[in-house]
Amino acid sequence: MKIYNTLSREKEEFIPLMEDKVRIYACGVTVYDYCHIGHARSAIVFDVIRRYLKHKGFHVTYIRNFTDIDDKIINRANQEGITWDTVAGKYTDEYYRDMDRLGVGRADAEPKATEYIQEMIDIVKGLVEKGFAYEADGSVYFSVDTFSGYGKLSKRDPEEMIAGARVEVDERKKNPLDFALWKKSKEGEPFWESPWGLGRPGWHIECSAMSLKHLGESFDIHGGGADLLFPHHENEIAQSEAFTGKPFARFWIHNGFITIDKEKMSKSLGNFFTIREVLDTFDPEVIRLFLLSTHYRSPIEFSDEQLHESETSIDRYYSTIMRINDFLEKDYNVKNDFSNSGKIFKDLLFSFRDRFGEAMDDDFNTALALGHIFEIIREANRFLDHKPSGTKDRELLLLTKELLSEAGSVLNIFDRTPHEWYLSLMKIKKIGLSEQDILEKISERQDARQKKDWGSADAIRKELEEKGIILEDKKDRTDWKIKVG
RNA sequence: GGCGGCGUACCCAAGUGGCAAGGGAGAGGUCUGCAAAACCUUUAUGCAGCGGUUCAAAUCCGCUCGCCGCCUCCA
Repeated sequence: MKIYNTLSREKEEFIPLMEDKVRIYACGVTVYDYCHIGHARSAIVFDVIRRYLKHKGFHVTYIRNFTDIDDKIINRANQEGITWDTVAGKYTDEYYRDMDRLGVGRADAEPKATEYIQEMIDIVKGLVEKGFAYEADGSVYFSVDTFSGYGKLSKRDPEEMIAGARVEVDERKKNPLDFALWKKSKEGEPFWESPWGLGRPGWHIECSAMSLKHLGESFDIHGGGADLLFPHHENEIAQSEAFTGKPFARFWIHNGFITIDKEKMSKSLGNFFTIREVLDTFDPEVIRLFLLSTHYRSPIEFSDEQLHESETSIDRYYSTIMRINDFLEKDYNVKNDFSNSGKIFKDLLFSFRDRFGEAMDDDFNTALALGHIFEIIREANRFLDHKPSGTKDRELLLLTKELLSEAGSVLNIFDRTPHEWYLSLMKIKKIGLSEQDILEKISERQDARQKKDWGSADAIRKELEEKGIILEDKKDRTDWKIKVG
């Protein structure tokens, strides 16, 4: 399998450092506010990467951290007149609420920066002793000049960066690119004791400390949003490799941004939607499908229209499952051969696992994988149109369900029954009726239909349709669905 | 200014040397009491533009145009 490695800017064959074990560290969030849909993308991308590697049989250790001490948290606490750890605690809880709803699994460990203060201090101390860092006025800085590989991830030349005017000038730094490993705490700020006095950790050092602790000096995959590439990940490499003398992460994976009007969604631009806002109008599965229908490295333009299309796609899956279920419920005559259309469908179905795997093996190409999934859905419908019959045909449709659900489990979609899907839509779309109400209307309409009173029957259907409920007449009954798109 | 990415149909989107996936929208049709769903047909001799390399280019190279990102906190 191939993974695009930011370090080489190429797709590389992925071979874990330890036989069948894969160790992944992904940068999580700073818990100072509700998460927006961009955070959801990153979380879902790495969730799928982890699920797929497991699916392939790797033993995966996945670590995702929380930054729970930081300027933004402190500012927020000051604004609201509460303590910094109350802020961090609150938004950690909110983060879990959003992620649970989105079907993002918990990592194997979810360390918080403040639980690793001692480990961070040990690394900083080591870096000072080895001459990679220096103390200045109670703070400790990493000396970029001492680390020859500085810039290898972001492909930047330190000399040229200094020329760029946007690097903040700090008198205490030997080189403007030097970054804080340990920050002296100001009056009223949270602090921990250290060999350099009272202070708190710099931002980058936490990931070095926590990955070292949980995954060791060298591990397989380090990931995060593309905006972390520089300076965060560049600095992590410098600190970690200077400290251990060993290569840090083998593969660097960066997910692309979500855009609004082609511009990056971000807190500072104010053009963001929180996860919970989007969850108000769309089912979590719809959001997952939307985010996975574009390759993880490409930007995704956030739009209502696209979300509606994803909703239609998910509905297409559940409608097809309903059709298959209807077919499987029926009596069948025992016949052991495939029908003609069965033979054609069989070939496509039997090759599905390979094609799905091929797509995912190619740098987690979920968009292509979904293409294969929807091809199966189309062909299954076509097969059903051709009046399948007999045991062999039945088996094909059972296999269809199995394959779709297996592929879905990697993406963590398709895990409900059609009925559950429609009940969820009923809530989200605020249909004013209960299922009981709908069933009563249906039965009322059935009576009218028996009497061939088409006028009344159509009136009931129209009435329901105006409320967002679609009726589907079948041979022996009428099913209801929620209108999508 | 430095570095990087992107531009594929009406819309979204895969495709990195060999017949342009998949979905949505539109139009027409089959099925149906009528619908819905589903299926079928239809929509790029064409991949921002112009050159070049090659038997062969969306794909490789060069230039041009347009959009975006990073270089400061960011998923």
